[in-house]
Amino acid sequence: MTKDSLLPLLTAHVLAHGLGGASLRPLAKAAGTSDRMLIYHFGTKEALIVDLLGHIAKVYAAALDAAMGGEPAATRADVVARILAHGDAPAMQPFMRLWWEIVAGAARDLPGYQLAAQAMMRELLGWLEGQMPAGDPDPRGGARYLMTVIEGTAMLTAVGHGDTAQQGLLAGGLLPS
Amino acid sequence: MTKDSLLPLLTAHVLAHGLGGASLRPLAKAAGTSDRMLIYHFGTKEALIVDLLGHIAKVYAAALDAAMGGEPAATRADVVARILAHGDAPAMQPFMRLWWEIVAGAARDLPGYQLAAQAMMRELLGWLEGQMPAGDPDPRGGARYLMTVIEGTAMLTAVGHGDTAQQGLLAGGLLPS
DNA sequence: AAGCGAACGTAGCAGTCGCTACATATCTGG
DNA sequence: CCAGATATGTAGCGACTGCTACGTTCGCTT
Repeated sequence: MTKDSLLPLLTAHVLAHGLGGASLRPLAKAAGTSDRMLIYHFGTKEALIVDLLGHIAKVYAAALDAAMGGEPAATRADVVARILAHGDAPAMQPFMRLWWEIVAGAARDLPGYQLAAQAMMRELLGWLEGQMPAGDPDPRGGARYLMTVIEGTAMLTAVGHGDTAQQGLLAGGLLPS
Repeated sequence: MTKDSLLPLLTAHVLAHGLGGASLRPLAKAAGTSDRMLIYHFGTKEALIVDLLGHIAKVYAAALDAAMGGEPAATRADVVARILAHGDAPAMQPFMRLWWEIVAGAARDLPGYQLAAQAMMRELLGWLEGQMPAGDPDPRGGARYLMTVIEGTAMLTAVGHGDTAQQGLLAGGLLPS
Protein backbone atom coordinates (compact mmCIF):
# COMPACT_ATOMS: atom_id res chain seq x y z
CA MET A 1 0.00 0.00 0.00
CA THR A 2 2.04 2.85 -1.36
CA LYS A 3 1.36 6.52 -1.92
CA ASP A 4 0.63 5.94 -5.58
CA SER A 5 -1.95 3.30 -4.84
CA LEU A 6 -3.57 5.58 -2.27
CA LEU A 7 -3.90 8.67 -4.43
CA PRO A 8 -6.58 7.39 -6.83
CA LEU A 9 -8.78 6.37 -3.92
CA LEU A 10 -8.26 9.72 -2.22
CA THR A 11 -9.05 11.44 -5.50
CA ALA A 12 -12.32 9.58 -5.77
CA HIS A 13 -13.24 10.68 -2.28
CA VAL A 14 -12.56 14.38 -2.81
CA LEU A 15 -14.34 14.25 -6.15
CA ALA A 16 -17.40 13.01 -4.32
CA HIS A 17 -17.18 14.97 -1.08
CA GLY A 18 -15.11 18.04 -1.79
CA LEU A 19 -11.64 19.16 -0.94
CA GLY A 20 -12.17 21.90 1.60
CA GLY A 21 -14.01 19.83 4.17
CA ALA A 22 -11.87 16.77 3.70
CA SER A 23 -10.46 15.42 6.95
CA LEU A 24 -8.06 12.61 7.57
CA ARG A 25 -10.35 9.97 9.01
CA PRO A 26 -12.96 9.96 6.21
CA LEU A 27 -10.16 10.11 3.66
CA ALA A 28 -8.51 7.14 5.32
CA LYS A 29 -11.73 5.15 5.37
CA ALA A 30 -12.26 5.86 1.66
CA ALA A 31 -8.75 4.61 0.97
CA GLY A 32 -9.09 1.56 3.20
CA THR A 33 -6.55 2.69 5.77
CA SER A 34 -6.34 4.70 8.92
CA ASP A 35 -5.50 8.34 9.47
CA ARG A 36 -2.38 7.03 11.16
CA MET A 37 -1.20 5.53 7.87
CA LEU A 38 -2.00 8.62 5.83
CA ILE A 39 0.25 10.64 8.10
CA TYR A 40 2.84 7.89 7.91
CA HIS A 41 2.90 8.03 4.12
CA PHE A 42 2.49 11.75 3.51
CA GLY A 43 3.92 13.19 6.68
CA THR A 44 1.32 15.89 7.05
CA LYS A 45 -2.19 16.61 5.96
CA GLU A 46 -0.92 19.61 4.05
CA ALA A 47 1.61 17.49 2.18
CA LEU A 48 -1.13 14.98 1.43
CA ILE A 49 -3.28 17.72 -0.10
CA VAL A 50 -0.37 18.99 -2.17
CA ASP A 51 0.36 15.49 -3.47
CA LEU A 52 -3.32 14.93 -4.09
CA LEU A 53 -3.67 18.16 -6.08
CA GLY A 54 -0.72 17.16 -8.20
CA HIS A 55 -2.31 13.81 -8.86
CA ILE A 56 -5.64 15.39 -9.71
CA ALA A 57 -3.91 17.65 -12.22
CA LYS A 58 -2.40 14.58 -13.85
CA VAL A 59 -5.78 12.84 -13.95
CA TYR A 60 -7.26 15.92 -15.58
CA ALA A 61 -4.51 16.00 -18.16
CA ALA A 62 -5.12 12.35 -18.94
CA ALA A 63 -8.85 12.98 -19.33
CA LEU A 64 -8.16 15.82 -21.73
CA ASP A 65 -5.75 13.69 -23.72
CA ALA A 66 -8.38 10.98 -23.96
CA ALA A 67 -10.91 13.49 -25.28
CA MET A 68 -8.36 14.89 -27.66
CA GLY A 69 -9.41 12.77 -30.62
CA GLY A 70 -11.32 13.87 -33.67
CA GLU A 71 -10.34 16.08 -36.54
CA PRO A 72 -9.72 19.78 -35.83
CA ALA A 73 -12.82 21.94 -35.65
CA ALA A 74 -13.98 23.98 -38.60
CA THR A 75 -14.59 27.22 -36.76
CA ARG A 76 -13.83 28.81 -33.43
CA ALA A 77 -17.47 28.41 -32.52
CA ASP A 78 -17.08 24.69 -33.06
CA VAL A 79 -14.12 24.60 -30.70
CA VAL A 80 -16.17 26.36 -28.05
CA ALA A 81 -19.13 24.07 -28.58
CA ARG A 82 -16.90 21.02 -28.39
CA ILE A 83 -15.27 21.89 -25.11
CA LEU A 84 -18.44 23.14 -23.49
CA ALA A 85 -20.03 19.82 -24.35
CA HIS A 86 -17.05 18.11 -22.76
CA GLY A 87 -17.45 20.14 -19.59
CA ASP A 88 -21.20 19.62 -19.43
CA ALA A 89 -20.88 15.85 -19.63
CA PRO A 90 -22.20 14.23 -16.43
CA ALA A 91 -18.90 12.45 -15.91
CA MET A 92 -17.13 15.79 -15.68
CA GLN A 93 -19.38 17.40 -13.12
CA PRO A 94 -17.78 16.06 -9.97
CA PHE A 95 -14.56 17.44 -11.34
CA MET A 96 -16.16 20.80 -12.12
CA ARG A 97 -17.41 21.07 -8.54
CA LEU A 98 -13.91 20.32 -7.34
CA TRP A 99 -12.42 22.80 -9.75
CA TRP A 100 -14.01 25.81 -8.06
CA GLU A 101 -12.62 24.71 -4.74
CA ILE A 102 -9.21 24.60 -6.34
CA VAL A 103 -9.68 28.10 -7.73
CA ALA A 104 -10.77 29.36 -4.33
CA GLY A 105 -7.72 27.77 -2.74
CA ALA A 106 -5.47 29.27 -5.38
CA ALA A 107 -6.99 32.70 -4.77
CA ARG A 108 -6.18 32.28 -1.08
CA ASP A 109 -2.68 31.07 -1.88
CA LEU A 110 -3.02 27.75 -0.10
CA PRO A 111 0.04 25.59 -0.76
CA GLY A 112 -0.22 23.50 -3.90
CA TYR A 113 -3.43 24.98 -5.21
CA GLN A 114 -1.90 27.54 -7.57
CA LEU A 115 0.48 24.96 -8.96
CA ALA A 116 -2.25 22.44 -9.67
CA ALA A 117 -4.59 25.03 -11.15
CA GLN A 118 -1.88 26.42 -13.39
CA ALA A 119 -0.95 22.95 -14.59
CA MET A 120 -4.54 22.20 -15.52
CA MET A 121 -5.00 25.53 -17.28
CA ARG A 122 -1.78 24.98 -19.16
CA GLU A 123 -3.06 21.60 -20.29
CA LEU A 124 -6.37 23.05 -21.39
CA LEU A 125 -4.59 25.79 -23.31
CA GLY A 126 -2.48 23.25 -25.13
CA TRP A 127 -5.55 21.25 -25.98
CA LEU A 128 -7.28 24.35 -27.32
CA GLU A 129 -4.27 25.29 -29.44
CA GLY A 130 -4.37 21.84 -30.98
CA GLN A 131 -8.06 22.17 -31.69
CA MET A 132 -7.98 25.52 -33.44
CA PRO A 133 -9.34 25.51 -37.00
CA ALA A 134 -6.82 24.93 -39.76
CA GLY A 135 -7.01 28.34 -41.39
CA ASP A 136 -7.33 30.39 -38.21
CA PRO A 137 -5.56 33.74 -38.60
CA ASP A 138 -4.20 33.75 -35.03
CA PRO A 139 -4.29 30.28 -33.47
CA ARG A 140 -2.13 31.24 -30.52
CA GLY A 141 -4.03 34.35 -29.49
CA GLY A 142 -7.30 32.78 -30.50
CA ALA A 143 -6.79 29.84 -28.19
CA ARG A 144 -6.20 32.23 -25.29
CA TYR A 145 -9.24 34.20 -26.24
CA LEU A 146 -11.39 31.09 -26.38
CA MET A 147 -10.03 29.86 -23.07
CA THR A 148 -11.03 33.11 -21.40
CA VAL A 149 -14.52 32.89 -22.84
CA ILE A 150 -14.86 29.24 -21.94
CA GLU A 151 -13.82 29.72 -18.33
CA GLY A 152 -16.19 32.65 -18.00
CA THR A 153 -18.98 30.47 -19.30
CA ALA A 154 -18.05 27.71 -16.87
CA MET A 155 -18.17 30.10 -13.93
CA LEU A 156 -21.50 31.61 -14.88
CA THR A 157 -22.87 28.12 -15.36
CA ALA A 158 -21.65 27.10 -11.92
CA VAL A 159 -23.64 29.88 -10.25
CA GLY A 160 -26.77 29.29 -12.31
CA HIS A 161 -26.23 32.00 -14.91
CA GLY A 162 -25.51 29.60 -17.73
CA ASP A 163 -28.21 31.16 -19.90
CA THR A 164 -26.55 34.56 -19.57
CA ALA A 165 -23.29 33.08 -20.78
CA GLN A 166 -25.05 31.35 -23.68
CA GLN A 167 -26.55 34.65 -24.79
CA GLY A 168 -23.13 36.26 -24.46
CA LEU A 169 -21.49 33.59 -26.58
CA LEU A 170 -24.21 34.03 -29.19
CA ALA A 171 -23.71 37.80 -29.25
CA GLY A 172 -19.97 37.26 -29.58
CA GLY A 173 -20.41 34.94 -32.55
CA LEU A 174 -18.93 32.06 -30.55
CA LEU A 175 -21.85 29.69 -30.76
CA PRO A 176 -22.84 27.93 -33.97
CA SER A 177 -26.35 29.17 -34.69
CA MET B 1 -27.00 44.63 19.24
CA THR B 2 -29.23 43.45 16.45
CA LYS B 3 -28.69 41.22 13.46
CA ASP B 4 -28.20 44.19 11.18
CA SER B 5 -25.49 45.67 13.36
CA LEU B 6 -23.74 42.29 13.52
CA LEU B 7 -23.67 41.57 9.79
CA PRO B 8 -21.14 44.25 8.79
CA LEU B 9 -18.70 43.03 11.43
CA LEU B 10 -19.19 39.43 10.36
CA THR B 11 -18.68 40.48 6.75
CA ALA B 12 -15.40 42.12 7.63
CA HIS B 13 -14.25 38.92 9.30
CA VAL B 14 -15.06 36.62 6.39
CA LEU B 15 -13.52 39.08 3.95
CA ALA B 16 -10.31 38.81 5.92
CA HIS B 17 -10.33 35.13 6.89
CA GLY B 18 -12.53 33.36 4.40
CA LEU B 19 -15.95 31.85 4.47
CA GLY B 20 -15.30 28.13 4.38
CA GLY B 21 -13.25 27.92 7.52
CA ALA B 22 -15.35 30.37 9.46
CA SER B 23 -16.45 29.06 12.84
CA LEU B 24 -18.74 30.58 15.41
CA ARG B 25 -16.27 31.58 18.09
CA PRO B 26 -13.90 33.60 15.91
CA LEU B 27 -16.88 35.15 14.16
CA ALA B 28 -18.32 36.10 17.52
CA LYS B 29 -15.06 37.61 18.70
CA ALA B 30 -14.82 39.66 15.51
CA ALA B 31 -18.34 40.92 16.10
CA GLY B 32 -17.76 41.57 19.79
CA THR B 33 -20.13 38.92 21.04
CA SER B 34 -20.19 35.29 21.97
CA ASP B 35 -21.06 32.25 19.93
CA ARG B 36 -24.02 31.94 22.26
CA MET B 37 -25.41 35.24 21.01
CA LEU B 38 -24.83 34.43 17.34
CA ILE B 39 -26.96 31.34 17.73
CA TYR B 40 -29.48 33.39 19.68
CA HIS B 41 -29.80 35.89 16.83
CA PHE B 42 -29.54 33.63 13.81
CA GLY B 43 -30.77 30.33 15.17
CA THR B 44 -28.19 28.23 13.41
CA LYS B 45 -24.79 28.60 11.88
CA GLU B 46 -26.26 27.70 8.52
CA ALA B 47 -28.88 30.45 8.84
CA LEU B 48 -26.14 32.87 9.82
CA ILE B 49 -24.19 32.03 6.69
CA VAL B 50 -27.27 32.46 4.53
CA ASP B 51 -28.01 35.86 6.07
CA LEU B 52 -24.38 36.80 5.75
CA LEU B 53 -24.26 35.89 2.08
CA GLY B 54 -27.34 37.98 1.44
CA HIS B 55 -25.71 40.89 3.20
CA ILE B 56 -22.49 40.46 1.24
CA ALA B 57 -24.46 40.55 -1.99
CA LYS B 58 -26.00 43.84 -0.91
CA VAL B 59 -22.58 45.24 0.00
CA TYR B 60 -21.30 44.22 -3.40
CA ALA B 61 -24.25 45.90 -5.10
CA ALA B 62 -23.60 49.07 -3.16
CA ALA B 63 -19.92 49.01 -4.12
CA LEU B 64 -20.85 48.64 -7.76
CA ASP B 65 -23.34 51.48 -7.54
CA ALA B 66 -20.67 53.66 -5.99
CA ALA B 67 -18.30 52.86 -8.85
CA MET B 68 -21.07 53.45 -11.36
CA GLY B 69 -20.22 57.09 -12.05
CA GLY B 70 -18.53 58.49 -15.10
CA GLU B 71 -19.77 58.92 -18.62
CA PRO B 72 -20.46 55.78 -20.66
CA ALA B 73 -17.44 54.20 -22.28
CA ALA B 74 -16.57 54.84 -25.89
CA THR B 75 -15.92 51.25 -26.90
CA ARG B 76 -16.47 47.76 -25.58
CA ALA B 77 -12.77 47.53 -24.92
CA ASP B 78 -13.08 50.55 -22.67
CA VAL B 79 -15.86 48.88 -20.71
CA VAL B 80 -13.67 45.82 -20.20
CA ALA B 81 -10.69 47.92 -19.19
CA ARG B 82 -12.78 49.90 -16.75
CA ILE B 83 -14.22 46.92 -14.93
CA LEU B 84 -10.97 44.99 -14.90
CA ALA B 85 -9.32 48.01 -13.27
CA HIS B 86 -12.13 48.03 -10.74
CA GLY B 87 -11.58 44.37 -9.94
CA ASP B 88 -7.81 44.76 -9.75
CA ALA B 89 -8.03 47.55 -7.20
CA PRO B 90 -6.43 46.50 -3.90
CA ALA B 91 -9.63 47.31 -2.04
CA MET B 92 -11.49 44.71 -4.09
CA GLN B 93 -9.10 41.85 -3.56
CA PRO B 94 -10.42 40.53 -0.27
CA PHE B 95 -13.76 40.43 -1.96
CA MET B 96 -12.34 38.61 -4.98
CA ARG B 97 -10.83 35.96 -2.73
CA LEU B 98 -14.22 35.55 -1.09
CA TRP B 99 -15.97 35.41 -4.42
CA TRP B 100 -14.33 32.15 -5.43
CA GLU B 101 -15.44 30.55 -2.21
CA ILE B 102 -18.96 31.66 -3.02
CA VAL B 103 -18.67 30.15 -6.50
CA ALA B 104 -17.37 26.91 -5.03
CA GLY B 105 -20.26 26.82 -2.57
CA ALA B 106 -22.75 27.53 -5.34
CA ALA B 107 -21.28 24.71 -7.42
CA ARG B 108 -21.80 22.39 -4.44
CA ASP B 109 -25.32 23.70 -3.91
CA LEU B 110 -24.75 24.84 -0.35
CA PRO B 111 -27.77 26.75 0.93
CA GLY B 112 -27.70 30.44 0.13
CA TYR B 113 -24.64 30.41 -2.07
CA GLN B 114 -26.42 30.19 -5.43
CA LEU B 115 -28.82 32.94 -4.45
CA ALA B 116 -26.08 35.32 -3.38
CA ALA B 117 -23.92 34.56 -6.41
CA GLN B 118 -26.83 35.07 -8.77
CA ALA B 119 -27.75 38.36 -7.15
CA MET B 120 -24.21 39.63 -7.53
CA MET B 121 -23.97 38.51 -11.16
CA ARG B 122 -27.32 40.14 -11.88
CA GLU B 123 -26.02 43.35 -10.39
CA LEU B 124 -22.85 43.21 -12.45
CA LEU B 125 -24.85 42.53 -15.59
CA GLY B 126 -27.01 45.58 -14.95
CA TRP B 127 -23.95 47.69 -14.39
CA LEU B 128 -22.43 46.46 -17.64
CA GLU B 129 -25.61 47.18 -19.57
CA GLY B 130 -25.51 50.74 -18.26
CA GLN B 131 -21.89 51.09 -19.27
CA MET B 132 -22.22 49.93 -22.85
CA PRO B 133 -21.13 52.47 -25.47
CA ALA B 134 -23.82 54.73 -26.84
CA GLY B 135 -23.89 53.45 -30.40
CA ASP B 136 -23.39 49.77 -29.60
CA PRO B 137 -25.27 47.59 -32.08
CA ASP B 138 -26.37 45.04 -29.44
CA PRO B 139 -26.03 46.42 -25.91
CA ARG B 140 -28.00 43.62 -24.32
CA GLY B 141 -26.13 40.74 -25.92
CA GLY B 142 -22.89 42.68 -25.79
CA ALA B 143 -23.13 43.14 -22.04
CA ARG B 144 -23.59 39.39 -21.60
CA TYR B 145 -20.68 38.74 -23.89
CA LEU B 146 -18.46 41.12 -21.98
CA MET B 147 -19.53 39.64 -18.66
CA THR B 148 -18.52 36.18 -19.83
CA VAL B 149 -15.13 37.45 -20.96
CA ILE B 150 -14.62 39.44 -17.77
CA GLU B 151 -15.40 36.54 -15.47
CA GLY B 152 -13.11 34.29 -17.46
CA THR B 153 -10.35 36.83 -17.06
CA ALA B 154 -11.01 37.07 -13.34
CA MET B 155 -10.74 33.31 -12.94
CA LEU B 156 -7.55 33.00 -14.91
CA THR B 157 -6.11 35.86 -12.92
CA ALA B 158 -7.04 34.14 -9.67
CA VAL B 159 -5.03 31.05 -10.58
CA GLY B 160 -2.05 33.02 -11.86
CA HIS B 161 -2.85 32.87 -15.56
CA GLY B 162 -3.69 36.54 -15.83
CA ASP B 163 -1.22 37.03 -18.66
CA THR B 164 -2.93 34.34 -20.68
CA ALA B 165 -6.23 36.15 -20.27
CA GLN B 166 -4.64 39.45 -21.25
CA GLN B 167 -3.34 37.93 -24.46
CA GLY B 168 -6.76 36.46 -25.08
CA LEU B 169 -8.48 39.79 -24.62
CA LEU B 170 -5.98 41.37 -26.96
CA ALA B 171 -6.58 38.72 -29.59
CA GLY B 172 -10.32 39.22 -29.18
CA GLY B 173 -10.03 42.95 -29.69
CA LEU B 174 -11.29 43.57 -26.17
CA LEU B 175 -8.32 45.51 -24.86
CA PRO B 176 -7.46 49.02 -26.02
CA SER B 177 -4.06 48.71 -27.65
C1' DA C 1 -43.84 47.94 42.05
C1' DA C 2 -44.51 43.63 39.90
C1' DG C 3 -43.92 40.90 36.25
C1' DC C 4 -42.20 39.61 31.79
C1' DG C 5 -39.54 38.71 27.86
C1' DA C 6 -35.39 39.88 25.46
C1' DA C 7 -30.35 40.07 25.93
C1' DC C 8 -26.29 38.18 27.60
C1' DG C 9 -22.27 35.41 30.38
C1' DT C 10 -20.45 30.96 32.02
C1' DA C 11 -19.83 26.43 31.76
C1' DG C 12 -20.11 22.49 29.50
C1' DC C 13 -21.89 18.74 26.27
C1' DA C 14 -20.62 15.21 22.73
C1' DG C 15 -18.13 14.98 18.84
C1' DT C 16 -14.22 15.78 15.44
C1' DC C 17 -9.80 17.69 14.29
C1' DG C 18 -4.58 16.74 13.10
C1' DC C 19 -1.28 14.27 15.08
C1' DT C 20 1.60 11.12 18.22
C1' DA C 21 3.32 7.40 21.51
C1' DC C 22 3.68 2.82 21.85
C1' DA C 23 3.30 -1.83 20.70
C1' DT C 24 3.38 -5.02 17.20
C1' DA C 25 3.60 -7.38 13.11
C1' DT C 26 5.94 -8.46 8.51
C1' DC C 27 9.54 -8.49 5.51
C1' DT C 28 14.59 -8.11 4.04
C1' DG C 29 19.62 -8.45 4.08
C1' DG C 30 23.94 -10.12 6.19
C1' DC D 1 18.80 -17.04 12.05
C1' DC D 2 18.46 -13.03 13.57
C1' DA D 3 19.05 -7.60 13.40
C1' DG D 4 16.95 -3.87 11.50
C1' DA D 5 14.00 -1.48 8.65
C1' DT D 6 9.20 -1.01 7.05
C1' DA D 7 4.36 -1.24 7.89
C1' DT D 8 0.24 -1.27 10.67
C1' DG D 9 -3.18 -1.26 14.83
C1' DT D 10 -4.79 0.91 19.21
C1' DA D 11 -5.38 4.43 22.20
C1' DG D 12 -5.26 8.83 23.14
C1' DC D 13 -3.63 13.88 23.36
C1' DG D 14 -5.12 18.84 23.47
C1' DA D 15 -7.60 21.93 20.77
C1' DC D 16 -11.55 23.06 18.53
C1' DT D 17 -16.47 22.34 16.63
C1' DG D 18 -21.71 23.66 16.80
C1' DC D 19 -24.77 23.99 20.19
C1' DT D 20 -27.34 24.08 24.85
C1' DA D 21 -28.68 24.45 29.92
C1' DC D 22 -28.90 27.56 33.33
C1' DG D 23 -28.80 31.74 35.64
C1' DT D 24 -28.60 36.64 35.60
C1' DT D 25 -29.42 41.37 34.25
C1' DC D 26 -31.80 44.78 31.73
C1' DG D 27 -35.69 47.72 29.90
C1' DC D 28 -40.33 47.85 29.42
C1' DT D 29 -45.26 47.63 30.32
C1' DT D 30 -49.32 47.41 33.27
